[in-house]
Amino acid sequence: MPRNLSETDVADFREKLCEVATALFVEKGPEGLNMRELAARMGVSAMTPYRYFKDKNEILSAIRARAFSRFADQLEKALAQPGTPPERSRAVGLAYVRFALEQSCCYRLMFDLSRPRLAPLPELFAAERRARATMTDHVRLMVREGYFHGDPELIGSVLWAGLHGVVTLRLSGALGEDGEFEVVLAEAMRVLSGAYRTR
Amino acid sequence: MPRNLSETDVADFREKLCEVATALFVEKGPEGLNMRELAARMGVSAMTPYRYFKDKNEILSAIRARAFSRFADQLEKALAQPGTPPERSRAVGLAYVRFALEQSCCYRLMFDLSRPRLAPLPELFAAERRARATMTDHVRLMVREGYFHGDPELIGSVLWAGLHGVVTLRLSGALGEDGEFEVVLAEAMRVLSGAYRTR
DNA sequence: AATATACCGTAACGGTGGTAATATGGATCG
DNA sequence: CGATCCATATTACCACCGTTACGGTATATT
Repeated sequence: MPRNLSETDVADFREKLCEVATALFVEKGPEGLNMRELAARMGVSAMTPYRYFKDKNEILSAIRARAFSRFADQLEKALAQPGTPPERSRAVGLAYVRFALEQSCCYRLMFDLSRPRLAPLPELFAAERRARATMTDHVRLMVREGYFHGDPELIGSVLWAGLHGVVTLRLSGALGEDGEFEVVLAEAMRVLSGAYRTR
Repeated sequence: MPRNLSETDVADFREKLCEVATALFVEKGPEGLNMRELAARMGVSAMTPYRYFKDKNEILSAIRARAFSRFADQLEKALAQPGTPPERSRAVGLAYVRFALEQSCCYRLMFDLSRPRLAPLPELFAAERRARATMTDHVRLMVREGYFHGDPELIGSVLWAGLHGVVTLRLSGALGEDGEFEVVLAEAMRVLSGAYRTR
């Protein structure tokens, strides 16, 4: 009998490949991420990745899931820091924006509109749910502590859409770089959070 | 001397090619838009389009500009209809959402995050400016007539970002299809317009 | 009619993601 | 210990992509 890949072998390879793929993606953009260079950086032949992933699409979905996961990490970390609920809630919003701008490649990957029909990977599904849950957690805190009133789920979605809208307009170049982004962002956050604040 | 292409010849060909390219793009998506089939549908050889466009990127920018232009048309048409300023303003918002959903391919094209570095075509620049101007025109009306208060430019940008955020979350699959989109959209519009309404 | 040249088509190149056939090498058994 | 086997890895190859190179064609001027 030949050597069989153990579960952990497969998982390790997948994990390592996702790291390399993400690095390549960040370094050279969507067009620069190709199977040959990815395989070369992994130190294997061009076809080996196909033993661990169905196709390139599945790899894209996998690194998308990782991006969602790291995104959720950042938001949770911001929420976990000490301070009053409004301070912590604000920290989550700032973490959102910082991630979107500093790791814009990954943010683009997460919310890309014209992706070639992504593979319905369970890990991607889970990562999206987790990121979304984190988006409502700080709202839940604000409501529980009496700073906000309303349905946390709905409020979270509205705040999310607001941040996402401003950020994506910026990333697609629709909002100029001469401070317009900052002004619109601050105003949007002021209006949205003000709408749910208890008086 | 050989026959020289007149200005109108070039413009006509470009226009016709943009129509065909848009149709092909809508029909088969970003991956389905390739130079060979585009040329075939134009009834010319694969290389002829390169006489009128630098490369595929420039074609993409051109049809993007056309999409922005049609988008602006829809918004202006909505604003031009009879009714009270709030009704007309609301009509613009509805037209925005309808365009984004019904012509989602074109909306994706317009605001795609991971585009391969678009060509800085002047017509694209102009079309973007026009679409953006339309986004603030109805706000200007509302402010002038006393329904809104504040800076029309800023308010327009915030409203735009809000709509854009909800719509793109929907298009990227982040907002479920079981009515969640409609609820979040209605809530976002309620909050945003409410924030600027005079009491 | 001869010529020059803007225009268009054909052929081909390098590169892509992906399939099929082949080679490799460690685990198992005689 | 050596023969065998089969999961794994590699090589060769394919169809397609955007694009370059270049030769053919047709037309306006001489």
